[in-house]
Amino acid sequence: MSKCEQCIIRQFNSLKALTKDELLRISACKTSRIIKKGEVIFEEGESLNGLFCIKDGVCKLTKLSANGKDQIIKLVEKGQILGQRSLISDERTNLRATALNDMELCFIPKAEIIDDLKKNNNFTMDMLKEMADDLREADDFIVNMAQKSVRQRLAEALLNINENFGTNPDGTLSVLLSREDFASIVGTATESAIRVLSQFKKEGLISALGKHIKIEDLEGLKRVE
Amino acid sequence: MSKCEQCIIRQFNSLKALTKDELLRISACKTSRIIKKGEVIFEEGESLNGLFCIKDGVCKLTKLSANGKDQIIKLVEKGQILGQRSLISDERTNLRATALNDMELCFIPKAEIIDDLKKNNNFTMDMLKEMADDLREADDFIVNMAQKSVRQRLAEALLNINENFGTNPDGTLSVLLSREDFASIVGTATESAIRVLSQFKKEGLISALGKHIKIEDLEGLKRVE
DNA sequence: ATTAAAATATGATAATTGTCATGTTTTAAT
DNA sequence: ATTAAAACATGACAATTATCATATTTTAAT
Repeated sequence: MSKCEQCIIRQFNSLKALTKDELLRISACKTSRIIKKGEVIFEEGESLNGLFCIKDGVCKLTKLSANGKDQIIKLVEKGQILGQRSLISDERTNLRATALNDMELCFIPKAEIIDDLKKNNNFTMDMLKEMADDLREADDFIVNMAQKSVRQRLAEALLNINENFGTNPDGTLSVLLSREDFASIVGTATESAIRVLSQFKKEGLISALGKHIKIEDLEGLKRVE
Repeated sequence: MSKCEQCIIRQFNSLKALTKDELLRISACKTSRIIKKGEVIFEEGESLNGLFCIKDGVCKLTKLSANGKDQIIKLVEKGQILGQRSLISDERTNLRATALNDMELCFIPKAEIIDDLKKNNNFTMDMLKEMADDLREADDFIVNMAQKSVRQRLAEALLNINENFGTNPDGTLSVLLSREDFASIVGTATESAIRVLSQFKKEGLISALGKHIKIEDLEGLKRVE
């Protein structure tokens, strides 16, 4: 199995703060997992017993609401870590993680990470910083949800996906989402999401061939009211 | 000026993880501030240069949305800390803090706290835990905003305030909020918040004399659809 | 105590969004 | 290649929520 020390992925998350020795220990106890598109990585309410480091692929973090609909809280991609919150709070997960495409994950057992958190303050501080960033993002998300129309929220969702996950060579968004997923990001009915996307298409803001969506007028999308 | 070491407030937040020596140092450099009801403690986008520890009173954390309306993200009370997120990210604040009643605050300069974070891992871990909890709360908030009706959100807001901030001897909620504040918590128009509260009153779920609101039927409020 | 300003209340109406029905297209399994 | 299932699309209508207008009550300043 490959060594964490040589893994480029590590540079993009808190694990970069670990020392060589710590990385060697983690390499020795980590396990690797392949997850197929659509598969659930962990369920809401599950005990994780460790962290996942995403080596490849993208997944969605969702929470089931009382009315039975899933809400997408966040999309997480290659280089990022899953399960920090439950690890730190020592609680079951509050979200479900589902693969949006085929994924490769490394699993690091809880005991090792906790040990590092206690001994390596740089690591703890780095994780604290990441969590502080997540919290700011969550604040922004709350305001968007509370104060903007479905049309505005969907425009923002497209812009965010474009900004954070980039595009394929043909200009289409690299993350493929169903209309239901879009609805689940902006918190609306699937039909409403479909209607707004169709409208964006008519207005020339985007083009769409099935799930392959391309932003045609970035500035126009930003101006959506 | 009173000593942090003897301050009971400290028991309720991360500062409890500090050592006696650290507390003495903080006592020596902290300043105290009295804030009147309605006054702004800090603005969105301000540089804080430290932490506030709330000795008494309650404040709201709001974020201005693009449409010009304020969204209340969180209510924070006696015993809690303000400014952790911007301290840790070393960024300007993303929220404005406004006193909801007369408050007493202690201000601890950034340099002291950063020093403690670097040296005392228990303190860092404790702060990390608090932030992880905040993040879970934010996730729940997002789902509520995205998936529930104004009526449901307002019912939940009342239940949360009742649970987290308690009641006066006469049974009224101890935190006094204007109808506009309620609207700003659930993300709706002030008129809508007023209408729903009037409806709750008619249905006997609450009674209200101006801002003094009393939950009359807790179970009923929980059942609101 | 008086008075202006702010907060609360309610009606009327418009705009947004959800739900249900139904048809078409795409996808995936055999 | 065929076919069943899932995803996408759109119309019709209902429900929810926002906006505007206006009145009343409460609050705070003089």
